[in-house]
Amino acid sequence: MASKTAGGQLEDRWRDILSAHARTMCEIDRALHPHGLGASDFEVLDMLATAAPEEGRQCRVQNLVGRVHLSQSALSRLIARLEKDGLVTRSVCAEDRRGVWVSLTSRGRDLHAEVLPLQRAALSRTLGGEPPRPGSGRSPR
Amino acid sequence: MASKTAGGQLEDRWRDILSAHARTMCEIDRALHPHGLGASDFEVLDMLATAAPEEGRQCRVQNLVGRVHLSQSALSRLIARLEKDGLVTRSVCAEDRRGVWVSLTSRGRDLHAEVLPLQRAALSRTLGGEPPRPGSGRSPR
DNA sequence: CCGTACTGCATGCACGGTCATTGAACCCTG
DNA sequence: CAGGGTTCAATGACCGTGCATGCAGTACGG
Repeated sequence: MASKTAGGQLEDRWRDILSAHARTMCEIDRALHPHGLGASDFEVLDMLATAAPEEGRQCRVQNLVGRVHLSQSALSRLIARLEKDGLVTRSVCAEDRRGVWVSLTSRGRDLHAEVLPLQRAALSRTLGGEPPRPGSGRSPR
Repeated sequence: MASKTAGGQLEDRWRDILSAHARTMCEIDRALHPHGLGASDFEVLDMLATAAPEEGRQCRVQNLVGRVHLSQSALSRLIARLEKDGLVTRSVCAEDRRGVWVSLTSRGRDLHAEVLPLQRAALSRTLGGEPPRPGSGRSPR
């Protein structure tokens, strides 16, 4: 009955992704929540921290939308929250005044540096033990 | 320094999971939404359809909680929605009157059969091309 | 120069999710 | 059998997200 597995393999793969995603997401959230951040917040902070360090870590919102897994509206609100918490600043782009530059504050940079190892640790906790070979993945513990 | 890549590989893997999850989830939602279902709804419907066909496809809520990637409260509301739509029925468990049996109605079974191929199609659209070997996987398009 | 189409971000709204709490039923021990 | 501790499901309060829309700014065509 090898023919029947065609759809089943995809199902299995999807289940693996689903569970890995859920566990990791949850773990990151737990690790970062004490610092007032969620997984999405960190994702944006991380992009800002790693992008264009020579330009003052600035990034247009429009540039971020394509990179994070959020809708444009969600990103807008998220950035608003980060700004309210003093982690980023928004400033109008001079060349195209529709655009908005987002840049890390020093507090944002500090916080990112502070939680980066926590995120890494969460990742290795949930993904570290799993080999890239997903065949009927066994979860330890 | 091979040690530096240790964190980076996990990061990549996490990014892959994130994007596969987002794309697939979105695709499933799009495929199922015309039928009044979301991805989570289907997940529960599917569990009920495949579980214990001899017992009338019944399943305790408590049994489902561990299998789906939802909190207990979310599952409770989800089941309430499905019941309101006439896809499942809830009935108290006689042995343990705290428990609740959930079972598919015939309409629920029909709908599941109807959308199952759509979900499979969505899966193969977003996961089909990708090999199980994620080593610096290149995604077409 | 003005109007129209278009782009980039913000906002109103509805929905679905989690967390914390509640309430009923069960269990166990004195 | 009364009482405290535990488990199962439902509910309330709150939050984040997506979709559709609004509004300012830009580009283009007459």
